[in-house]
Amino acid sequence: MARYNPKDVEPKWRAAWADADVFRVSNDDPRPKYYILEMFPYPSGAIHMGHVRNYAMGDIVARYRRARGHAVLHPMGWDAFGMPAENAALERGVNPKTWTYANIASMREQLKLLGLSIDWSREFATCDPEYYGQQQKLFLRLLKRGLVYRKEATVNWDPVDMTVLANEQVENGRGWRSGALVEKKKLTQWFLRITDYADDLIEGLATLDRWPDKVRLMQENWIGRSTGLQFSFDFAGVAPAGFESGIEVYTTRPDTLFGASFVGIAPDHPLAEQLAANDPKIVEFVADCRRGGTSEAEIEGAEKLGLDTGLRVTHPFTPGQTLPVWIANFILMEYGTGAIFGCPAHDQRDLDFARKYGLPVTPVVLPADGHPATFMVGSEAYTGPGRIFNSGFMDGMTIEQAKAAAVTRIEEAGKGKGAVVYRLRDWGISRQRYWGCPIPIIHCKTCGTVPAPEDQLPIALPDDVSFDRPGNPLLRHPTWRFVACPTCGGAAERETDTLDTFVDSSWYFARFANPQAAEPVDRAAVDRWLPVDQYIGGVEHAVLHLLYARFITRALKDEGMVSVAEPFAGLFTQGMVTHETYARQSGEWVEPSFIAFETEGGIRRARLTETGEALVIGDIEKMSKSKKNVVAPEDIFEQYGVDAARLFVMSDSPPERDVQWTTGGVEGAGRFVQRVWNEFDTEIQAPADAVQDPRGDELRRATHKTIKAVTDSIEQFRFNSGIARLYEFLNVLKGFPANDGGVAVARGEALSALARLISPFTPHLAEECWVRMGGKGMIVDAPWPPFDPALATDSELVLPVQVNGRRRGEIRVAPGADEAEVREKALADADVSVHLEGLTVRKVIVVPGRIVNIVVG
RNA sequence: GCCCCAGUGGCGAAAUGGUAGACGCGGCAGACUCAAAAUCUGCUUUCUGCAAGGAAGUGCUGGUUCGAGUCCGGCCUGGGGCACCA
Repeated sequence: MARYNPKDVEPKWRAAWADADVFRVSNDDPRPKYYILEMFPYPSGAIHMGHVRNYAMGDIVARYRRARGHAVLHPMGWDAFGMPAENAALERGVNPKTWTYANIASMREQLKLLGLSIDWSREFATCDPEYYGQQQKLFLRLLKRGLVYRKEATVNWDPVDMTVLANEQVENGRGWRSGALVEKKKLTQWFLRITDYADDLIEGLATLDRWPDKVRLMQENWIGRSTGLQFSFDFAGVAPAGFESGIEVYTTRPDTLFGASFVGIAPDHPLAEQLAANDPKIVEFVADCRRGGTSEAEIEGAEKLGLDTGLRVTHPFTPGQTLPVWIANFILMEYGTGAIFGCPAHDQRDLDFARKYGLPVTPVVLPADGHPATFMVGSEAYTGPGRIFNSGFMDGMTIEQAKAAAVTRIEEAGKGKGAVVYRLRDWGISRQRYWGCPIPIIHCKTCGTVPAPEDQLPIALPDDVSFDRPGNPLLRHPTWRFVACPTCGGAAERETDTLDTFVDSSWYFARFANPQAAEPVDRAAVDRWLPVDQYIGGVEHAVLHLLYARFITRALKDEGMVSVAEPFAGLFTQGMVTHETYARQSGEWVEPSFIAFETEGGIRRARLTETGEALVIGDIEKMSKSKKNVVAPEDIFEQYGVDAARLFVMSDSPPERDVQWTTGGVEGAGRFVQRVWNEFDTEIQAPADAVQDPRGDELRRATHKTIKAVTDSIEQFRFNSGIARLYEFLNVLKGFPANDGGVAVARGEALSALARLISPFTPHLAEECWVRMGGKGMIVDAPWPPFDPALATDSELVLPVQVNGRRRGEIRVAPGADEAEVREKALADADVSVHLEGLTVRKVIVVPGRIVNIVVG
């Protein structure tokens, strides 16, 4: 029996698919469309096991949909702008463009090894001028729509990458890419009005029924909609210049207004800044506040700091009462109005502050559970439900009633109104970097900021740049910056900031519909393909890419460029590939390929192959170069074949969960490949004159059950279960050997089904098996096997029989047996009746096709 | 602190409220072999029993149900998200 050799077979089929161009899909294809997309990769230069899992998952779906008769759009591209290219330039002196395209070339070859059913004719990179030129056009359209604006703002500055970051790109006070502590800096920046779409983005979440709840929840929390009251406190006495209308505050608890004991403003509030001009104490205090870091630990332990400005405001409901105005370090200028009223009894931060500075604490919500009206707050603010008291006209109301009453009263007095506030901020898109899409704007001393004319696009990046100094080389370029103003013709300068790379990935899925279009998106093509039916990627983009893409798609819709508001109808977030870690006694990490394993008395040990030094087997963690717990996909392909690697990363865990890479596991997948192949061995044949016998029926039932189960598994993204069914089926098949003429026909059907069922998972193997069994054409063009529901059940059911919920015996019945018959059989069963002796049968529950439970007492 | 998710054999895991542990890994035993590798066959939750069988068992603890890994309440542990957001 010949062995299956993936090293010969796999390249052969990849070449055959490419030669026949089977995965190219036309926009005119009349079949129902299916758009499957995996998040496109950053071209780092090498693929890793995470890519293998991500793209194998998409490929399973793509190949399955093809077989089901869909016109499948399954494209690939490169998210090619970004910092690493500039870092390479800095460290190795290579040009970012050269570096990036070289990486793309090598990664393309590696990805092609995976045998993915991708339409490579649609490939593009976001750093192609043809792509970013269209993006510049798109930017200008959004500018015209009023969705782009420029303002000076306090921004997150990453001192290592020397650029600005959006709020979404700051994690625990650190840059998402560099890990550097983010600083606050005032800069003039370009912004996109994502907040205009805040409500719409929340409402849209409800329509995304094929998105994980987790991601929808994360987006909802990120947008952070809250309803409350925005109003002004009037100054008691003379108001500071410019603040004649008082201090504007925002609150979600207008019901606690009678418990207010101070008004607080942020250290960078305009009023604080104005007061500081004449008061060195305030200058010093504000500086103190800034000193506190932004890291998690520092915020956690930060003490409440405050300074009384000496100013007083009047309470809106009790005119005689005044409240002091404090500057407080825990108030954020970025949220609401940058000013609050403090109600210490019902807000923990206000309480901590009040206790420290001796401000009054007046409870106004009486807990519902029978507290006396003398209820007082100690060191813990009361935030639970109850009735309002100590509150004049609101006394006796519920919290909800009081909120409404307070809002009405303030609105009637013309002091403010009910307001909705979001945690979401506008998206800062300026980056002080070279390797990104140039912002198509020209700054003219006479005309101000002027959009670049469309016919001058693309505004291409210059290639002749130097990275001998930190900072943005576009700023230092001798000629690139200097242009004539498109309006007045005078001397002007280009904007040297480039767009955040998340802009690049916010519309690429629409470009795939027609990557050659003269407009950013080809409306007809996009209407043909969007929305993406199934999107697959990592959960780390839950509030980054996935929120931005939803926003941009809405903006494009309003601009009349696309028809859909939601770009991704279905989303699947896949788990990571993990691996054990190994370290020397010294703590130095060791690569798995240098290690020999042994098992002694059930304990696994690891040693350095070369020296025999004992190693420590550490935690199972995400594969990463820093921990050296990586296996190179190419080495695995070489050793076990691509199909085995694909099969293993899909088989061992549910796709949304992490999978642990193990050598044993991939060996098992390799064995499966070999065993499948053996079943298709043409050298072992049944004699031609063999006579059919009824055992074939049993095999046919197993075949149809397997088709049903595997189909369901793929539809429901339960690839691990589907693969388990295939293993099981193979075990069944071994009971009906090839040289047994009595089952030859049923076996032929079984093999035909098996080859097609494995084709999404192990496509090369499937093709080779298809040839061996004499299949017509290539299996990629073969239809998905249908199943006969009548055959997808057992010919005889084995029903367990319980007595009082304990399994006591089993009976055999025909699938459609009526209840009376089942009941009778169950009661008559010898194993069961032993347990019924001397007891009264009170009830017999028959669950058809499932179980019988006899209740006795 | 708030919100969300998950806890099942030695390990990865499977189970529309209906036989818990499918399938794979590992382990043990056997076949083949001079031997090893590869391959094949069987066993492999725990306790008890010669066996047939019996009992216990899905983090802990109550409950709903004829029946709970699955549903509900409380707790414990682990993971993720947000976090001085008014």
